[in-house]
Amino acid sequence: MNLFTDIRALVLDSLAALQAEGHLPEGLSFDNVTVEPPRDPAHGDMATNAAMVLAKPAKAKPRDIAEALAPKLTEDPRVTSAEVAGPGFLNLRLAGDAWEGIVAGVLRQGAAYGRSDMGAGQKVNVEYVSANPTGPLHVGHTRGAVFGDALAALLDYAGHDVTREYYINDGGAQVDVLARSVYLRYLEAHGQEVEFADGTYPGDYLIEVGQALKEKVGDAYVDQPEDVWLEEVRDFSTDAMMALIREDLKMLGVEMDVFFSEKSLYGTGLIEKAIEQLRSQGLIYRGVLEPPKGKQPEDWEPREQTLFKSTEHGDDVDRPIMKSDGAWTYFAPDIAYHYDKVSRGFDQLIDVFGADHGGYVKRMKAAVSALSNARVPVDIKLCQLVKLYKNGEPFKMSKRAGTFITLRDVVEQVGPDVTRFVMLTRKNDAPLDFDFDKVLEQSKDNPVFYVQYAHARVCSALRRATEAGIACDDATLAAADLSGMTHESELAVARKLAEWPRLVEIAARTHEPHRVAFYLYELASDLHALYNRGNEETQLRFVQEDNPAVSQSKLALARAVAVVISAGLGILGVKPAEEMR
RNA sequence: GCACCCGUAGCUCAGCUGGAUAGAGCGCUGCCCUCCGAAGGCAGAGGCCAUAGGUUCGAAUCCUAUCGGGUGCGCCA
Repeated sequence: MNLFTDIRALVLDSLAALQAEGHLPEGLSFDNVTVEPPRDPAHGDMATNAAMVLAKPAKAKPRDIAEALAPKLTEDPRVTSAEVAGPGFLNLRLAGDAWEGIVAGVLRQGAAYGRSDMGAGQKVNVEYVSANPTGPLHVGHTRGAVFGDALAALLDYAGHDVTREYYINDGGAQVDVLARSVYLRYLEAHGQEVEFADGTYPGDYLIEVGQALKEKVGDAYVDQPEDVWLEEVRDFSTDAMMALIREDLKMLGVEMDVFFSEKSLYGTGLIEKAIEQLRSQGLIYRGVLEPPKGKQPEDWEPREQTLFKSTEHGDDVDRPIMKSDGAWTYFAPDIAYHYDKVSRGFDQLIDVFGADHGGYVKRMKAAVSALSNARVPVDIKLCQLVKLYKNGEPFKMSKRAGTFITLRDVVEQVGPDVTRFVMLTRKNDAPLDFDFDKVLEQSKDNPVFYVQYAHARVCSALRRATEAGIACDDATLAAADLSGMTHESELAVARKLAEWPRLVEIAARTHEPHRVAFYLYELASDLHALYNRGNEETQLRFVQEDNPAVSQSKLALARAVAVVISAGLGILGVKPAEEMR
């Protein structure tokens, strides 16, 4: 149910009628015709730009088209007036029962109100977090985790078939470093004095892994050369780290559908197969890269290497896929991994990376473009840094000083709901300030609280109504007589509710879940305004104990707000509050 | 040097496939609790949408250039 698409359909029908009557030429494209909420409510309920976008192709004046279109639209009982305004806008006013229908529809459909079928038949893969399995998740990962998870939920809500996926980087040199670090902790567990040289991970979180290794293998690896233990310690350690990471994700409420191991690509011919696919298109060659201008690495010397001709698919320079020792670069397994995703039949890929991987975007897009013959689009969303604050003071992180903030630290201090909501109150490509004190503050400048408060207020009103003996289950409220819903504050809320399905589609199309968070704030604001209006104009109050019928009609609107807030928070992965404490 | 992201109120930020008089919170000024939860609400002040061109009936939005900030740039992932 989407009032905007309904009315847009009406506009298109009316335009077609004008064509049939010869008022408009045939063969016009209506793609750019929109129906949207006007900026100023005084302009009406909806506005269409039809006359303006069609003026040029139809070789007519916008106002003439608008004046021909207006009477067609008012023939429909839903449209009470259509006025030409400004340069050629057509402002529409809708019959009051349009809003009544929205409220009743929300109550009947519950969380399903706002669901869209725009993604029907679309298989989408969302890859996020994908942190190296070398330690616990930190705040930066947290943002990517929340963003990816909300985006996945949003796309699901918009009708896509979504797979949530984590790529485990367990095939590179960093897991050897992990293994050596765990080995040191293992020796320590056997009572040896050890020293953590540069290029090892000194974190305390490996102590128990070293001890666990000791329990598993006893002293079998003590004073043994690396080639005896490296492989097994590596597997043991990455398994332990992934178990840790899964726990972290669980605390945040993130659940993946697929964990894909980089290591599984080695020795199975998958990398070779992907590269062969590129080679067959003439995109693999031996060559020498130019040094980057202006940067001047000290030890630069021209070197022949195996390159992927990514410039054929929009990259700036070709990229090496093999090191001089014959091993693959990190890029090669990534190519194979994305080839695998393409092979699994996804219609669309989304990668969520940290902003420090910005330089990686073009080559990845080039690879997917080549591997899928440009069939599968890949959108790479970069999440900017999170700046931590405590009491307004910047909070510096240092691994050495032990002030390193992990996902676990954040969730334990402020809870998963606050963490998730706050992480989504900023666009993904804008830096985010996270103040441990402010996010827990109970005031209107804390959007988490503000939205939760609106929901709790409605719950509170429903509780009071129930105590007063007024029936207020959803079925009863959906059947309430809403003809008294005429106050501007009430209509503002109803109009905002009508925007929800439209907002879902915009947010899903642009891959921007933060829009949901901002919408919920606005909806909450409209509800608070209406509620306070009831202080002076008592006929607007949600609960009027001497008048059950009126109470039910007021509660219907309030409850509809709670339903949409609940659905929106559901997308963000936040639990709505029944009461504030 | 090149690529990508960003530049909107004093501060932190929204702004729909280009739409009407550019919005919100904080801060500032003044109001509203014998009144459904004041943890709220109402009203006011505050803007050259970085700058200069261009496209268009129409530009914060698209294009080009410049300035300013961030990120990255061959055998690390």
